[in-house]
Amino acid sequence: MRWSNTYIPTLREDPSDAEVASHKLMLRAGFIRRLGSGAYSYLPLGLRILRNIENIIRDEMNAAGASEVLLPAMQPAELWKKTDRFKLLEEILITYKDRSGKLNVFGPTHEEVITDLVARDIRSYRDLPKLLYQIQTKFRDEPRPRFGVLRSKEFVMKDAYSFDKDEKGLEVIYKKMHEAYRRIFDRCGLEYVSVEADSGFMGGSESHEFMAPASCGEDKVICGKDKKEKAAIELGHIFKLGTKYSKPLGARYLDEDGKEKDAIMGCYGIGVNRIFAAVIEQNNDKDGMIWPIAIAPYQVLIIVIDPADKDVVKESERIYKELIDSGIETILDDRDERPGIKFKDADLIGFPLKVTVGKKSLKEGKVELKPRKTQKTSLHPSNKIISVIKDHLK
RNA sequence: CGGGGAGUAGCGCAGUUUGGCUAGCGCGCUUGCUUCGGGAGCAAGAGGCCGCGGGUUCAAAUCCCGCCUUCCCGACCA
Repeated sequence: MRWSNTYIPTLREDPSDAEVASHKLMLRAGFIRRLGSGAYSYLPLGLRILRNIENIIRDEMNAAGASEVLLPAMQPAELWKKTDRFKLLEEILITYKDRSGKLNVFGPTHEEVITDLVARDIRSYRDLPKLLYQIQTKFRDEPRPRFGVLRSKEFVMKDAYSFDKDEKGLEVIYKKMHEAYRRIFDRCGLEYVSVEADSGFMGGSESHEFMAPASCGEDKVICGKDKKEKAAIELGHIFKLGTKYSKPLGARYLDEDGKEKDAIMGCYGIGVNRIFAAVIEQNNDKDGMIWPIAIAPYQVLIIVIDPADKDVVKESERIYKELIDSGIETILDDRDERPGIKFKDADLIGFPLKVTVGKKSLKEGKVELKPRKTQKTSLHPSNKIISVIKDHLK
């Protein structure tokens, strides 16, 4: 991608309505913009990061044997009355009446919908277990949205649901999900802990939360051997639900012994936008963000120091093309701006690798490489830079 | 929902206490010249229902009443 051709509105100063680091930086870097309280637009770079996180989640969920589905956000209120959660969640449900006067809710979570779906098609113990997931926008009328995308009214969640014939089967999947979650957070470069938690309005017997230590966290965890209390962001929560939803919604199957039984359920959620913000909270310095290679908006940034110099442009373009042809996600800063502005934006956004093509070093056949993490500059022969970059990205 | 801030140019802010404004400052933006390796310099410009509605007054960004929006703390929270 050429910088001049996309949309990256960076800000020099901290916006007045942002308080925590991740929120400020996401706004400054042109990743997001606020529409109303708790509602954010994702701009090109922000969306790329969000998609990268989603794809890691997809990858690990698929590997764990889950199948992706997509459920409606619009749901009949009737369904929620069947499980008694319409009353329970009344305060946070965003509802509307359709043209016929029927009350609907914008899904804050999907236990009702998925259970209703599965209940219609599952008949026998031979059909179980089933593990389904989706990545979808949820709606909750939060009493107090805050910290940018960390607590918003509209947010992206990966929610998975398992249906088993007994507790033993649930235990197997629950453990599998626990492991998948570890791999997901590891790949996103997060520091986190898994803790036993309260099930809240989800119900069920047992649950674990995955918490990322961060100063802006809304929750408290005790992690490490020092037993100190730390603020943390809740990234994910997995639950053993039992028959809380399968019973009222009729998700039953016929067992080997010919008896009709309720399916045993589990549900597994991840806040995708929260991973986004948590990574920033844990990876930033005075100059900006420091993106892990796996979810960076682009792995490599090429800075064209002097866009008026033919040799510099030619060499920048060559490197750009070769990197793209090698499958490396690259952005070329071809803007007609002063070097200082380009360097500041580069550090603010935090692309993992920065290649600088300038007149002076190019005369000696060299270009510069600077990893955002170490900020150590090294010079390399221009014709070797592709392989040097590949080594760094390994 | 309780408490506390804030709303003035695209962004960040001053001015409000004590009414006199023809509303400023920095950044950004436009044009020209000079610069050109870490947010350039000079010059000339463009850009405001001072959140909205009512009221007081000769006169309101400024005082009074009502409302809206938003941020923070708390309560709540997948």
